[in-house]
Amino acid sequence: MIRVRFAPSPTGMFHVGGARTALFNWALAEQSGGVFVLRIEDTDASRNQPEWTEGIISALAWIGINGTNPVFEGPYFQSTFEPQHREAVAKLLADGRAYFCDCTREDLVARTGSEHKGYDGHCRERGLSAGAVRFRTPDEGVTVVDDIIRGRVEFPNDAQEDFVIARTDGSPLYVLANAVDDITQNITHVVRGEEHLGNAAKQVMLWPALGATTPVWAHLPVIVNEQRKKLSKRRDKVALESYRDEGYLAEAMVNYLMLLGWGPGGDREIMPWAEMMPLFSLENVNSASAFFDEKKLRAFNGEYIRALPLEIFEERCLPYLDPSWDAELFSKVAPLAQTRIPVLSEIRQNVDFLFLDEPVFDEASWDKAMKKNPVEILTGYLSALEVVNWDPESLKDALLKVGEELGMGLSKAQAPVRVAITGRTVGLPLFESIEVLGRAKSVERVRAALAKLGA
RNA sequence: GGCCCGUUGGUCCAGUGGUGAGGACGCCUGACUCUCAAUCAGGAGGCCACCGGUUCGAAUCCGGUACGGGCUGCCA
Repeated sequence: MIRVRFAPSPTGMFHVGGARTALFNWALAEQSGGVFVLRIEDTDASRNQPEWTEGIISALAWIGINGTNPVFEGPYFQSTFEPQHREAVAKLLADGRAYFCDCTREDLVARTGSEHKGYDGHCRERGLSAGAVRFRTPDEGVTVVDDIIRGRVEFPNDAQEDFVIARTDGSPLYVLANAVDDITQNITHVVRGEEHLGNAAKQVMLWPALGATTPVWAHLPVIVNEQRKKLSKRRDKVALESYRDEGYLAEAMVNYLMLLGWGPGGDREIMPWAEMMPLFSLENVNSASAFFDEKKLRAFNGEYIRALPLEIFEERCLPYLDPSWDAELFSKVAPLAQTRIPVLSEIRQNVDFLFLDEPVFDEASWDKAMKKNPVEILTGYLSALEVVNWDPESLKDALLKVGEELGMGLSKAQAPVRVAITGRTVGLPLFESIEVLGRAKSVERVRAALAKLGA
C-alpha cells in the first residue's frame, strides 16, 4: 500500500509550492487507496507557533485535503518523535556509522581555507565522546538516488561530506529526523520539492544504516517567478491564504496547481479534481521548473466563477461586500456581475454604486467621460429620467434619443451617464444598473454630476 | 568554487524514433454590443537552446557547449 507524506515546517504562511506538493501526494494516496500522512516538522523552535500549524491545516482543508477523509492520517508532530531520533543517532554511533565532532565552523574554514569545501573528516578517528554527531560517508564511489521524475541521479561520494545529524546538545537535525520519521511511519514514496534532491543523497545512506530499505523518491520541479527564481515569500506572492482572500476559488486553485509540472494530456485543462486525480502519475511529472502564472490562474478562476450556480455565486460574494448592504438589491445585479469578475474581490467595484450615497469617482474616469457634450447629454437625460417608463428598454431608448439630437451614438452618449451613475467608465450594463438604482437616486446623481460640471 | 537538475511558440503542458509539432493562458482581428466582460469565428507566434554523433529516419537516443535554476548551515 502506498503511504505518502507531506511534511511542512510551520512558518507564517502556507506556500503555493507546498500546496502543489501536498496535492500531488494527495492524488497519489487517494487514487491508490493509500494513506496521506501529514507531519509537521516543528523541530526548529524558532519557527514554531501553534497558530502556524492551524494555518497549515486550514489551508490544506481549503484545497480539499482534509482530516475527515479516511485517506488522511495525522497530523503528527516531528518534535514528539525526538526520543526515536536520539535513539537512531545512538545506534549509528554504536555501529560506528557516526562519530562525535567538536570542530567549529571557524576551525573548519581555517583548515580548508574555504567556506564551501565541506567537512574534512578531522574528527573521524579522534574517538571523541561528546560534540556534534557526524555521519561517516564513503570516500569513493557514487551514491545513487533513483528518482521517478529524474531517473538515476549520481552523487560522487568524494564530494559528499560527513554531514551532521545531531547538534552538540544532542538534538537531532532535519536529514536524520526526517528519515527516521519516514521509516517509522512506513512511508513508501517520498514526494517533495527539488530542493531536497541533495538531502535524498544523504538519506539514501541513512535509510540502510538504520535498517530500512529506501523508499521511492520523486523530486518535483521548483515553482519560479517571472525572473525564473524559486518563489520566495520575500519577493513573491506565495501565500495560499492571500489568493483565497482575494477571491480565488479553491477548485480553480487546485486545478491550476495540478497543471504546474504535470498535465492530464488531451486537450482539456479545466477539469474537476475527481477527474484529474485518477489521471495523475509521477512518471508524467515534468522535470523543468514551472512559472506561476497568475494571469492563467485568473482565467481559470473566471471559468469556475461562471460555472457557479447563481445562489452560490451570490453567497461567495458576500464576504467582499459590506454587511450593511442590502442583499436583495445585490441579488438583482449579481447575474450581471458573474461573467465579469475573474476574482471574487472584484465584485465590490462593480456594485458599490448601488449602496454608497455617492459613487466612487476617480478623476481619470471622470475626465475621460466628460469630454464630449456632457452637459447637454446629462441635461437631456435628466428630463427623460423624470418621466420615462422605468425599465431598461425605455431607459435605453431615452438616452438613444438624447444622443441622436447631438449627433452621437449610444456608445458615446452613455459615457457621461455611466460615470455620473456609477462613478466608473466600465461596469455592469448601464440601463439595468439604473433600473435597480431607482428613479430618485438616478435623478439625484445626474443632477450632482451636472453641478460638478458647473452647469 | 563544488555537486546536482533543467532547456518544445511569451507562459503552462501534450508529444517518449517515422506523414504538415498539438492544446491551454496571454496577444491580435472580426461578429455581437450601452462600457467591460462572456460567447462565437478567425489569426499571429516554435527551424522543439546550440553543436556534433547514433540511425534509412530524431523534439524524441548519446556526448559536448551555452544559458537558466537548485543545493552547498550544529535551518527545515
